[in-house]
Amino acid sequence: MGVMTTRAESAAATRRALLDAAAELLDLGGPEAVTLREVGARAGVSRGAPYRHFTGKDSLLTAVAAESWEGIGDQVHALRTDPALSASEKLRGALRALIDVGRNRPHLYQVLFRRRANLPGQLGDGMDRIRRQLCGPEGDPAVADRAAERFQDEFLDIVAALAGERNARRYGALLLTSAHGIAGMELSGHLDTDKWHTTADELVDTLVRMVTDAGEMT
Amino acid sequence: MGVMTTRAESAAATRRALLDAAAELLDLGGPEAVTLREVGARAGVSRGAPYRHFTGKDSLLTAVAAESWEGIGDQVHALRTDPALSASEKLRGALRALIDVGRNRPHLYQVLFRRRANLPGQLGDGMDRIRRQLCGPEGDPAVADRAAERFQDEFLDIVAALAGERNARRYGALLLTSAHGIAGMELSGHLDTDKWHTTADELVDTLVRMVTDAGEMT
DNA sequence: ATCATACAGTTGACAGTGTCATCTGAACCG
DNA sequence: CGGTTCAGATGACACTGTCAACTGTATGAT
Repeated sequence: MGVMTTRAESAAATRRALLDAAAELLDLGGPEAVTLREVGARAGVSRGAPYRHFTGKDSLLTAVAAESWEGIGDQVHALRTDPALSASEKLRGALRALIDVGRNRPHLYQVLFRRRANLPGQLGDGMDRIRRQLCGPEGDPAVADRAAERFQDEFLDIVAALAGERNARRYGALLLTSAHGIAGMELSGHLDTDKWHTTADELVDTLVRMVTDAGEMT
Repeated sequence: MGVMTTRAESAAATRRALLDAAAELLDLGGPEAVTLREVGARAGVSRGAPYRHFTGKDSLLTAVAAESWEGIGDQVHALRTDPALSASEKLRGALRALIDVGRNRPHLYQVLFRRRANLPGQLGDGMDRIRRQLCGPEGDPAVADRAAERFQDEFLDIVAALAGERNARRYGALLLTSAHGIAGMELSGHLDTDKWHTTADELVDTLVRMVTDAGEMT
């Protein structure tokens, strides 16, 4: 961490600071709290600086999501290649990793599962501005998609090692979507423990057991 | 539809028009597109009129969500009390009803599962304004919660008729959360059919079959 | 019938916000 | 050394949510 004089180093440092500030604000108060002005202030730069690194606010949030997906992907990769863990433990760990994001960083979790590439459905009047603001121009979403896909690939490999190539995809998709739903409803407060007499963790256990039983996994 | 002269009728009419306009804008461009000014314009009133019927923008969106939950609840109630349907058909229909909302009105679906009553976690600086804007002052969320809970009760009854009181809650929660996750990932574009070799509908089928098998339902 | 009141609706104003056009200065490179 | 590029700063604009003050009319009591 030498004194940074070169322009590239300085730019990279500010970009990093912008991403960190955005993530911090996101955790504090959700996407609405991620103000380009506040992001710039926390990064030590001023209002319009983020536009030198991202095309706009949505692009910044997408970049935060991309980095998070990469982190989650690394986490699941580490689980998958850990020889000390059983296949079942790897699966539970991977599901748990996703759910933990929802618990520890709920706002980020919602950004991770933001709608991408909404349909071109015609929307008249002044909606184009909002459409552009929502889905971003292009470029950044691609890396976020790749990162999210890498996570899914890692997860798929874990399921395949447990259920075989034949059923991996079907059961993997069911496990992943169900875990996402459990996390989402717990996060939104729609999973009332008193009403359902169960918890998110129990649901994950039931789900895994059910799938392993149905799929003749060992 | 007589000529409305009484103040109560007029107020009720504008409230209805406000809700309709908000729902329409929500479908068109998401919550960001629901502008109080545009809502007022489409309802034939002006900027600040909505504040006579709702405490703010979030309150308006919450009211839209409440009405939608009531509609979904009615729909599932109709399914549950339809003597021409088998228990299994009722279950599939209820799950399908929820997923169809996600397909036909994706933005509304996200509002339906908005976080309610976020934790009081301390958030310094100027975050209080955002906190208030996000979760609303109070009053309205209660009716939305009741409506959402009624839907869950209807759904629970359907599952109970199929799996018995003993397992209804555990399996009902799993079915509901999983269906929510399937809908959510399909909606956000994270459920790649090419990658997973399956579709949301197939996942629902697999899920229902798995639960019925595991629960010894008929 | 008269009049005070409540209250739906309007308007003006204000603080923020995302975004762009323009400007500035220093690192870069021939 | 001089021109160029580019990160960053600043001014400006349109738009937003929200509130205070205001207006007019239906309501209800007298």
